[in-house]
Amino acid sequence: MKDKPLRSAPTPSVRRMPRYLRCLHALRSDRVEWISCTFLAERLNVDPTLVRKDLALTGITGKPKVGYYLPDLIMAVERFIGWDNPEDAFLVGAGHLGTALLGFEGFARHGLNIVAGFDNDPTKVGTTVADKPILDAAKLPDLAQRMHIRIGIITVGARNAQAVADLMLSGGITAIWNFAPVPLDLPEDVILENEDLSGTLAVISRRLAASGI
Amino acid sequence: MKDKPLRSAPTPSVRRMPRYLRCLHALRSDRVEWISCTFLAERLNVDPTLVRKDLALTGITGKPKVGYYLPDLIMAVERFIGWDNPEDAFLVGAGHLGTALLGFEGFARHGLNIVAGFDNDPTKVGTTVADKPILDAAKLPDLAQRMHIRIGIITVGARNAQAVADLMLSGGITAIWNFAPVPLDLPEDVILENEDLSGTLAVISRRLAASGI
DNA sequence: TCTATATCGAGAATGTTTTCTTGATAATAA
DNA sequence: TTATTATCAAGAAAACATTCTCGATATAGA
Repeated sequence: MKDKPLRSAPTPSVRRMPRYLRCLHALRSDRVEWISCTFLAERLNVDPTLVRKDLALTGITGKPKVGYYLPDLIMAVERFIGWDNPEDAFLVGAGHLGTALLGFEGFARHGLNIVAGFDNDPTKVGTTVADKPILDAAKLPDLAQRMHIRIGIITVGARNAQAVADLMLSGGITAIWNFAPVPLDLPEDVILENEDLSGTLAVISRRLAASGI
Repeated sequence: MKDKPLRSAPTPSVRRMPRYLRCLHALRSDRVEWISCTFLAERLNVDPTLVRKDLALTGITGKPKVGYYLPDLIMAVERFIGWDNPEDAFLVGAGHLGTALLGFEGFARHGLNIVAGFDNDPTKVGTTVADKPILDAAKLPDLAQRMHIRIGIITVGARNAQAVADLMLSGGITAIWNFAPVPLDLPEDVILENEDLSGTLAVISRRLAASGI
């Protein structure tokens, strides 16, 4: 907690953090000062000890009978995730999905600042989406390098995803959030997260098939 | 495997199935007949024994030195997921995200057939998106009941998500795929999967924060 | 001040998922 | 025919994640 502030943590726990955070922000708006695991767990409909274990990962420590001091807790969670100082990102693929992400204001509260979109389509280049410029994809590597962009978001079709990923790599991008339904072939040291919709769909379908008929 | 063709399986395994399937379909286009776990694992960059265990869940059995017979394997996986016969679905929220999903042709190959979109906005109602009609949200319960729709997809903002979910429930929908960033309060027996973008984002941010600097 | 109680923290126990290991089998080639 | 090898199958082991249990502590109320 002191000398290893960012050591490995269970991925499921990390994934749960934003849910806690959302709830905590809502509570802050209500001027709540102290918050217990029990209460949080009840509100999110999960197990209290799970919440406690997760929060413990952030290094914060609470008081018996009272709980955690909300401002500290929020800061601890945000720091744990890495949302304490926002990070700029580029997005490639100004289709509907890309537009949806460019316009999603929630990202600002999630440490992510999409500064520009890119596309090949000449009719899109030069326009703006949600006040963000759509630029020619060919300019990405140079710009990414000069602006020290580390995060790239891929919202193009399956066919072009790998090419876009390569473009991003050549611009020095080190983390890729891939919405295209293809496995990308990247160097080991690149951080890659696939947003795999069909995976979720499979879970639903199977549950339906199993329970239903 | 015989008398329990649809018994519980590890969720992570289920999530991986579509990736296998995508690869298998690509191989079928290449007229491949037999496929080994080793090959599949290499192509997807995962552990061979993991692939074997996952495929074993579908109930199929392969031949040493040869592998699995591709057509049988594809059928087995599709059956396992529940994609062997397609399921109709309703989508509510014809914004950018909703439009993207309505237009995503991949769903057809994933056992999902979105038959209509719904929205409150009068300027949207009556139009079509990707050949699918956008209808008044108020008509959803009645239509869902008459068409025996079981899957509902929520792509509205956080503010309206719970109301939409309630609307779906009143129409007899039993499985909800929620893209809104709020926890929904639903009866136990409703199948709910949240597509939690901020969860993935948190994983990326943390890895960046941990590895970088 | 003293007691009762809600809550935290830490470690044990359970359950789940992944990886490892070994043995069996079928195709290929000598 | 026989040896070799690539591959599957199944069970054991390990890693990982979640849930349970219990003792400690701070607050509120008697």
